[in-house]
Amino acid sequence: MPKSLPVIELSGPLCCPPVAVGVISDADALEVALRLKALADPVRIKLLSLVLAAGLDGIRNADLTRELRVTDATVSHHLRQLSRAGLLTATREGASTYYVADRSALGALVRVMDPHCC
Amino acid sequence: MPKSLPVIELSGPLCCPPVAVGVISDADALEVALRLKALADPVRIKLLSLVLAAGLDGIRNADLTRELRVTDATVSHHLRQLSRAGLLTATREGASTYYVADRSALGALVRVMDPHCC
DNA sequence: CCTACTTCTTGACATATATCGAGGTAAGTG
DNA sequence: CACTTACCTCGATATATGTCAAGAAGTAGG
Repeated sequence: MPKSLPVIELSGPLCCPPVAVGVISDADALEVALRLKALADPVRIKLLSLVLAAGLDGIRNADLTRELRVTDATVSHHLRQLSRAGLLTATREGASTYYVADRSALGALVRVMDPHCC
Repeated sequence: MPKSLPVIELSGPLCCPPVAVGVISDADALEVALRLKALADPVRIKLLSLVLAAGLDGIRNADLTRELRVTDATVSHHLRQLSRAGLLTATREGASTYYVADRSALGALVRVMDPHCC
């Protein structure tokens, strides 16, 4: 893979025409791909599902670690991927960090990929 | 990454409850993640977009290669990923292979990830 | 048969990444 | 202050993957 992917700010909202409407630009393809990559891991899918289920109260690293067969360091790593993609928001409260899912960010990504959008 | 992902048949239809409805099972998380992985690459997003735009007539490797800055071998590699995930169907006609997007497969994947599904 | 075209395969290579253990920092508790 | 809990960071390691060059294999047209 001699061609390395550029680092791009993803925490902002995704906004580009759906793939089914016309041929996507290279820049938009990259933005979409990076966000999908943040989601394309079984542990992260499970994490997102757990965070979604926790609702607006949020959920902590330790609680998530208890549900999975990985260490807290690994959970922290995955939570950072999801946060950097704008799919989660993290708010520190005392010793704990509470993670809440950003449904609108996930919704925007889903809409771009929807083949029946129009 | 000591824990390697198992190889799973993905060409069949994806069918599992949306992530927003409840906590997803480990097996379903794996299925979803593998399909997202097949999509999580800028070249593949662009390819899917081009194949979608080509409609039911399909489009050939050579035509796709002309639109991208990669070799035909790389395009072939990516087309196989997409096909193995059930997102494309390939039909050989003489010397050429025509690729057509499977909108229902893409739609099923999108529905599972939709945070506003219900 | 010879040539051209299309696709796919293989092997090599560099990069990316998922995971863990160890340890550090900060907050809360007795 | 000591102890615990929660989270993160760092370094190491094994695996995964995107890319290309080279070439094989199939098809078509003289």
